[in-house]
Amino acid sequence: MSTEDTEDAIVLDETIHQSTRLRIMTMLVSVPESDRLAYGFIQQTLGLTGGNLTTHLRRLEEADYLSMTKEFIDARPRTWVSATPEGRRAFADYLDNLQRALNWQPAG
Amino acid sequence: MSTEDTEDAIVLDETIHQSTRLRIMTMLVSVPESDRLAYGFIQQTLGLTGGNLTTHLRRLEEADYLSMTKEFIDARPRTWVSATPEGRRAFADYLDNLQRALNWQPAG
DNA sequence: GTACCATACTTTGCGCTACAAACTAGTTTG
DNA sequence: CAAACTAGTTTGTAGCGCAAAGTATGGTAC
Repeated sequence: MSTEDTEDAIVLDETIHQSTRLRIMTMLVSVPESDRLAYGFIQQTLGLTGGNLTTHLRRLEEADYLSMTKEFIDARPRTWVSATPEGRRAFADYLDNLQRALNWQPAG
Repeated sequence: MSTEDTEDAIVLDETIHQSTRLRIMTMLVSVPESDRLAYGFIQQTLGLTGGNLTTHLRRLEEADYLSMTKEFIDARPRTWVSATPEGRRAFADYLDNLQRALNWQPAG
């Protein structure tokens, strides 16, 4: 009945919020914009199966939150991953919204 | 190869992490242990359909993170919801783990 | 030189989840 | 008594997340 009932309901970006992708993005934004991480390093650090990691990377790539570069090193494929500027922005926004969501108070 | 490669991989409690349930739990822990919130109030505040809310409440109840009390007020059903001590503890643990997850650093 | 294991991924199949639509049950209004 | 409202629950389905299986190439044993 009040005019200001829901104060612009906080929405969390589900592309980032999913726990594995949240951990991937956290890793990626923690290295400088010029830098990047290896597929295998992410997999080991987070303890993921390859299939699972590939799926999440694809989701994040489709959202333009990261970019992948494929090289051959010693005739072995090597996939490099890095957060895009959009990804970094989205991640920062996500953290803001998360903080706001967690600071919810009965009477504001 | 190192003996301390993954420092006890941070795991987020998925029962709480799901965004709608996270918002429900946030609301519930923000009121004193003796207090409780009405089903309808939660629904309106979070802008959820009834079916969606019922499902999430059931999940949280099954985990013993909240308890529900059903009364009749003016011959109308009324469902009251409150976080259990276990729910409050789990929520605090979740926040700890979330913080740790978000503080991930390349070389720790 | 070919069988076998390792690396570095991608594709596939399945079980579970989250959501809204549809439904139930009682109440008020005309 | 029929239509509309309140306060929820049940049901059906699309989409997601996961691991197992598959692809491709290289190294090693015999």
